[in-house]
Amino acid sequence: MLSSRNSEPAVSAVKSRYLEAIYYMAHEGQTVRPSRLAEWLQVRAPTVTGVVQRMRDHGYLEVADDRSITLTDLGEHEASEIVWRHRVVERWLADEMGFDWADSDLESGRIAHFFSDALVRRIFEKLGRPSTCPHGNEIPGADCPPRELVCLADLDPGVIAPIARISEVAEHQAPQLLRLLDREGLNLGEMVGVRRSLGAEAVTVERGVRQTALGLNAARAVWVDVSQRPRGSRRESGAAAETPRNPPLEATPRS
Amino acid sequence: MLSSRNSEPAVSAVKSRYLEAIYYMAHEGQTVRPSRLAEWLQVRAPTVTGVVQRMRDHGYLEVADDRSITLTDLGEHEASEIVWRHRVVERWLADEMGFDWADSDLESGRIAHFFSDALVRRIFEKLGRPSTCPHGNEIPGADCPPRELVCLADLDPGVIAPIARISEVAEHQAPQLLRLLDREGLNLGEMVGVRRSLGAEAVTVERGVRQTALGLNAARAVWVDVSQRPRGSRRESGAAAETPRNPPLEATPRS
DNA sequence: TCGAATAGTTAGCAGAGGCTAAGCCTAAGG
DNA sequence: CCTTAGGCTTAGCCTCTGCTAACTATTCGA
Repeated sequence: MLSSRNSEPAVSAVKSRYLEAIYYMAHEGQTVRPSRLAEWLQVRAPTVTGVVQRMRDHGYLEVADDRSITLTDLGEHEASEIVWRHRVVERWLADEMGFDWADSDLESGRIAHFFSDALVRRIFEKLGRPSTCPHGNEIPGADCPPRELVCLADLDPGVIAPIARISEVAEHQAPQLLRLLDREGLNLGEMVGVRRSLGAEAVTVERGVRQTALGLNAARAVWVDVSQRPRGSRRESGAAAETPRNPPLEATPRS
Repeated sequence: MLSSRNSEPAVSAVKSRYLEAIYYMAHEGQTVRPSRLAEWLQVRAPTVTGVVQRMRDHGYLEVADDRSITLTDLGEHEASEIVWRHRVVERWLADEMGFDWADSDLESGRIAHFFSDALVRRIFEKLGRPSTCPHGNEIPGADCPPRELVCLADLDPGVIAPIARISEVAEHQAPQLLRLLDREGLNLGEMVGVRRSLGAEAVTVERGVRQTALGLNAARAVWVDVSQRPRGSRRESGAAAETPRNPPLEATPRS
């Protein structure tokens, strides 16, 4: 898109989007495949093949024999820069410009890539060095207070803890999840617990007297911080902290 | 750059830059030629030929027999949208993010094209609907109080008036002009007058006791608002208001 | 075990936006 | 008058990012 005479960013806007998508998926423990990228980026499979080959040639990623894709150190570095931009700008849009979660994310995805480092840094400072994006995902390089995250699908019944994070992957693949959570008042910081029925494909989320049924995929996308649970709440599930093993989700919020 | 499947802006980022450049030049009374565009946009002549042909085919501009370029109604409309974005974002960068004139302009040129209408409108409102960009050029569509602009090259000696506008074209073609003005304290709002020596290629700008020599080209780029001159200051020059007849400038600020 | 669905790649094309080299005017100067 | 310089276009090439069509390979179910 940009000329070779103009100051060209190291990585094009399109490649940035690939790096970002790969980063999110990999950091949620998913195997990154061309088909997933095609779906995420809304392009056809051969387009992905082409871009991925070019990115491999340029040293941003590696393709294993089973076609799974991993970032190289260079790619990981570039990607975390991009994620940093995205989340800082997203935070600005949400906090200062009154955009809701979904719109902040979309808008930031379109514009953040083009912001200079200097501008992103100034926004970051102006916002008081926030540690997460509006839906609780950590901003790379920011000081984040320690958290102990457990997703609702793994949370022990009886434990009450504040909602601390909505998965970036879920947000992208199932934007209606955000609207559902919003409608049900399940915002960041809300204290919730879960109930489970035998063999059910869903969990019941309790917030005070209000109850909401969430499909398993949706329940895997919403994380609470059990280090913030009130005194007297029961111990958290054995499956602690930040190493998910999520299959892809098709977002079945009580459909 | 963007896929045909993704929501594509009507006009690409590159075409936006052409439209913007043409708009600025035309609105300052300059004849728009391929060579000027090539210089402005930092690309080679054949690239301009190609893009201009495509833009003509798409109805954004017309090329006369003498190769001069004019915007169609469609092109003018698109261009003023782009200029609106550019100037609002520029204002935001200067007022809220602490960027100086030159950096605001550069950064806005890179990023403003990608902002959604909704975002630009929110910034515009948040800034209190400013009527001009940081160096005094009007924001299209904003209510601008009436002004009576005369450039320093045409200003009658003895008349004192506040600096109200730095030409966009000058700013782009001679960024060192901005630094000079800044260094000499010749900011927007400063009350200045001029003196002229017989046959000189320069004018002397007086601000209180301080004097600065400006080349004619630079003096054509700085405009004062004679409707704001203090009582007792002499009448303004016969050559009033907003219809300049400037040759291109090579920025000779007392070199 | 066979056939179909799923996942990828290759081949080939298009359009945008860059570039150089070469040629064509026109205007100015020796 | 002829030459040269400047301004543009044409021709032809490149990369990037899309696409479809067609082919391959794998996996899954009947």
